[in-house]
Amino acid sequence: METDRAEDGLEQTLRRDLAAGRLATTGRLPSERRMVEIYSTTRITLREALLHMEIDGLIFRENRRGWYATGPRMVYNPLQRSNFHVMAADQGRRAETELIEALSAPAPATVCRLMECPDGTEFWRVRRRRRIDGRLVLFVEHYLSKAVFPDILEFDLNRSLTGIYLEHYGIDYGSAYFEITPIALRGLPAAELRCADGAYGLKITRINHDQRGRIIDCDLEYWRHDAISVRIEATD
Amino acid sequence: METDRAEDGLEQTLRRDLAAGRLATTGRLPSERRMVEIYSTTRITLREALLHMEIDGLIFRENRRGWYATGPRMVYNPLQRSNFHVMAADQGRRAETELIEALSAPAPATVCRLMECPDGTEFWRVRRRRRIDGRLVLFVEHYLSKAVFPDILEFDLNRSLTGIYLEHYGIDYGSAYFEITPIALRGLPAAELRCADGAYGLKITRINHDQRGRIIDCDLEYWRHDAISVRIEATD
DNA sequence: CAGGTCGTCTGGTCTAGACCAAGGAGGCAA
DNA sequence: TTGCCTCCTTGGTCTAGACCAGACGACCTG
Repeated sequence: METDRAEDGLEQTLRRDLAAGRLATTGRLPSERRMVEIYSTTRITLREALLHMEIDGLIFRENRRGWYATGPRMVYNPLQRSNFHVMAADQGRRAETELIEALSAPAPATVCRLMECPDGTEFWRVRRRRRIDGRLVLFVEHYLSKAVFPDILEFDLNRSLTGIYLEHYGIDYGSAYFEITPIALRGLPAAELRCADGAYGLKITRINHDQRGRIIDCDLEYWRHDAISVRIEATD
Repeated sequence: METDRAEDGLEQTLRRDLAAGRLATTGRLPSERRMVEIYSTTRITLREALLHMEIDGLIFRENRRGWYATGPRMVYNPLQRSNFHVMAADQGRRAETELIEALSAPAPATVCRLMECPDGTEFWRVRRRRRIDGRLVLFVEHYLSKAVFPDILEFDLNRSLTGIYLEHYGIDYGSAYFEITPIALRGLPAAELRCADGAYGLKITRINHDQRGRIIDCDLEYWRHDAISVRIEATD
């Protein structure tokens, strides 16, 4: 694994070794201390190089668990009707959804404003996280209208919400409002995605309307920054 | 400026001091070495804290020039007809555009694929950078169809391209295709934006069609990650 | 067999320096 | 006035350690 070349720094060496498959065999990199030995460097220097590669989306870490090689980005088209699992399957990826909790709770003020309702209004709050090819990439907080979906907790919320909306309520998406912001992941989203507090992420806020223009739900999506590329086809 | 509290770390202290205006008076923070003195810490520790705050979008750096406090994010609606300056003005911000170069050049293969033309096709390549309230936030590379805009180099390219399209060619935007990807800024975009190589950024690729569906140009936009929030209103 | 304890693994934070390279201002010369 | 050169300042990279805290598996106990 010793591919050090005097001309360029540790980071370039690491990149080459990663690209050549010399660094990660199963997707997981050796521990930092092990890499320090391998490359005869210090942890500070090594971590700085790893951090740069993380920004580039080459590698990522799970909080206090280790470093891993990143797979290709998922192409995410938020305007597309089809659900997460179908979208992943179309790209030859395996998607998994895991329900964290589903209960009635007041929406935060920012959400209420977007959903045009009084502060403190109660919604069904559904929290889920999603994997692509086994990797945790997305934490979502859904706020569903209790009026539109009175008994939605009865259904299997590990499934696609879109599917449940359509099958059980005859509701399909109409127009939508999006907001895409690069942020630092903190608190619950960071914990659920198993990333360090303050890791780079992408927040996608989404307000969905049904065919009649009614606001039916709001999603707060927290993505690992290196997991997606957003594509939008806009006709006008 | 000594607001150190034993209970929590340097980073929290810095955040408090920044929020209270104790850290930056004119937008610029003291030099790293000065802050090391002020907070009785080491550069490694200080830089780690600053890097975290940078991810959060609280501060940013200009390569080898220093650290600065960030202004509010600009809301960017890529579907909106209006140009950059109007958009900024609507939000009470001052926008500036600076032409870097404008010449004929073959488009890179990735762009040719998106523009549905053979590899190596020549376009007008216009490079510009833009400031909001004086801060460099965007580097754009435009590839304009030479067939559609035969003599566009005659015009003042510090102005809005949209304006020139409309006034001189009677061309207005029709549908568009977007791609939004978090990336690391490197090479020319990084240099022009005066950020360190490998800084976190947002790349927005955009293919524009005119009202008749012709592909008229392609923009490669490189944004500083903390400068914008993308909003999209999608009716269907 | 379930639940808790504990050691050991991991990354996360920190000290205390060093040298390198680009930015920028000021002075000097053509 | 213009352009170059030098010097100081700035962030960028690096060495060599230390201790902290969460993750996790093994083991022990009830």
